[in-house]
Amino acid sequence: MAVDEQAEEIIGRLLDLFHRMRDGFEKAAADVGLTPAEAQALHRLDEPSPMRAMADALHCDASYITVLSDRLEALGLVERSADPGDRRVRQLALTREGRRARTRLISRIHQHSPAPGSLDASQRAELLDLLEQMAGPDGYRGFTCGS
Amino acid sequence: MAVDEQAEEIIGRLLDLFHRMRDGFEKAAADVGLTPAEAQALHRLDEPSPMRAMADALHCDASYITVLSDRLEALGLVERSADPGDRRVRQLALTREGRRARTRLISRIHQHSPAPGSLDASQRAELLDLLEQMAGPDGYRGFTCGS
DNA sequence: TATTGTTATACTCTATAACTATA
DNA sequence: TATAGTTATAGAGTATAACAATA
Repeated sequence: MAVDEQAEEIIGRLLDLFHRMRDGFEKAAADVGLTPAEAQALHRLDEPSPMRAMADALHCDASYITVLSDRLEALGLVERSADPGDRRVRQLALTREGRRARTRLISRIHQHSPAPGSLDASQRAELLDLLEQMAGPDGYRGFTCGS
Repeated sequence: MAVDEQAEEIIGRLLDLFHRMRDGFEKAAADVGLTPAEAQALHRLDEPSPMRAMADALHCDASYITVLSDRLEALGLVERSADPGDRRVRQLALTREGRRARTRLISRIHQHSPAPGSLDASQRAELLDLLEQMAGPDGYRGFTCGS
């Protein structure tokens, strides 16, 4: 196989895998009654976070975080609270219900994710090495808007 | 690292990689003056194809193929023609201009894709093996709508 | 003056439903 | 009756611009 062909094949395989991971994520979100974007925000809320930080983490505009927060708040999964240090800032945090939903979401993500399922332990380690080399050591930034 | 942690890390790395691949694909599309969805359709049109087949390939509804085809036709990149064997079918094909655009698009995709750039030949082969095992031998189905 | 968050608005992506023409 | 394609419409995702409160 020529080098270019091989690169094309790798890109194609990754896109295919991506497609299936996204399907899995959408299924996981639907299992918990959320849209993918809502589920991404929920997934990120392991600990409380200012809305601004959420926008940076999800690589999207602050106004969209307002939209998502409104919806998650209406569902009783998150709540906004004032930041004592800076009265402009609003902290987003999970409610008890939100924590339960997040736990279920994560288990569904793992359940639906096709990613490492068919690899044994040493293959997983090998894959992780390769991915780290492709990404650089600081590559993983978590879920992002629109993926 | 625990097995679950490792799986989580792999999923995270893949998501990060996909995020950057999507950015690269969007850049490539923009370089050619297309939206990502239009670029995906163009990419698939290596040879003429009924609109129905395009919808199947891109995993989207037939009506969306009509929308995309309208736009690509307005740009002078594709044309519809009757299928002699079945008068319900319309064949989509690239115009000369469309072929030029597609060639440019593909070179931009390679240029912007972060995927295999930092790996040497044997690492690429290794990666390809792992991806094939994850996907099964028939995994690669090409680009898809919305990724 | 710069920053956080909100509101209103608008654009893109994409699907569903109803339809026409053909098989 | 089933299939290919079109049209109209609507919902989800997301950004931009204008704004209020605070720093």
